[in-house]
Amino acid sequence: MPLLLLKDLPRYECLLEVAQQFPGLDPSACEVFLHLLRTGDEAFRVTEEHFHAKGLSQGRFTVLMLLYDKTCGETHAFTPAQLAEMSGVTRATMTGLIDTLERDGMVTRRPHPEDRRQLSVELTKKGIARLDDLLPEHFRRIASVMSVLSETERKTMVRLLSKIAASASETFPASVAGGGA
Amino acid sequence: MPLLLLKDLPRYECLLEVAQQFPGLDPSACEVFLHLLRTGDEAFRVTEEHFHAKGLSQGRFTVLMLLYDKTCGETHAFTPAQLAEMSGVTRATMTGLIDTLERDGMVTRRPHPEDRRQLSVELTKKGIARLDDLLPEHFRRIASVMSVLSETERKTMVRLLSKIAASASETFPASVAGGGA
DNA sequence: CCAATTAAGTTAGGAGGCTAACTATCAGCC
DNA sequence: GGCTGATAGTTAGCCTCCTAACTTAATTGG
Repeated sequence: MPLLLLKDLPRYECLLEVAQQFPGLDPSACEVFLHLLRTGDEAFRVTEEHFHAKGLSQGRFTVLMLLYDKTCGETHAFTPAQLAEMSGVTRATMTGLIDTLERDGMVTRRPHPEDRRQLSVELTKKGIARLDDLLPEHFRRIASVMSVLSETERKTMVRLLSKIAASASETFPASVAGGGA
Repeated sequence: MPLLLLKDLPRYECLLEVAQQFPGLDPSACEVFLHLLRTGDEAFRVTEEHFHAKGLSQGRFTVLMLLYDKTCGETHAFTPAQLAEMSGVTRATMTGLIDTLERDGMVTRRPHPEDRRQLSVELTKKGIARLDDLLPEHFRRIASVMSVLSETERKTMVRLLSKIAASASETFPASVAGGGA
């Protein structure tokens, strides 16, 4: 659980109170912001706890999913740099993720036939089996958490979340890794 | 930036495709879920980058804010255990946060007069000054990111986010640290 | 009144992020 | 054909979070 958040969000009345001391404070904006962080953290926790129980983490899961292509019955092969780019982490971080995954037998590093600088990362049978074991419950959890929203509410959420994400990445572009959306 | 996420979210059509392989996969639920994680991460990044520029982190900022009470003109005093409980981190993590904050002169540890097991953590003048320096821009960033939403949209967001958070913490209660609504 | 339990805080060790620096390889260009 | 620069991957060091074990102090109960 990566985010550290106030367990009990500031009450709205409290925000209004503080707003008197800080002219720049927009109470309803802060309220949305805090709820967004808190709910994002809760959602993250729901899947992360499941990953952890299966010996994975969000990062390792993302790597496995990138290599996984159920529809083709095949597995993709990517270089560490490609995986890092698609995952949104640095190449150094990807080295660590692949180290752990390879140690646990989920993926293999194979040399690239033409460019000896590059490696090809591929899922092993064990990695595929781990995903097949994990995914049903993973999707069940997501469906369960979101079951409280109607289809209309889901559309609304996606629309508003997209507006916020676009606003954030345009107004405050990520310093290094791409924040394009 | 704690969360690792796909840089480019899976397209909705792609989700529909995969859904054929996984009967339990609810495409619109996954779509909301992915957008929620992604937008939460973007929002987190916007303030975290600012904290970092001011020599703080989300965790240390939360501690300072818990000790800060602008309206009273006073600072609160809490024990590390209270701060950990309010922040939603373990006592061990709080020890580390207070270590760093004390090293940087933002807070002080003082012995509790009656119970020698306990400590009292208080803001220093320097800590207050750091917050006074940081908060205007902090609130400006939040207001700026949320400026793309109308007041009606903000109310909608808070309502829907609350539903999701409640659903998550009820259906999948946090394993150790409290997940109370 | 002293042993056992509980509680507060710290320490030790692990995982996963990051940046910066390093090594090996490839590509370009006189 | 051998510099020069760019690219792929790794390594080293730092930070923040975690769990588990430990130390010290307070409480409880025979």
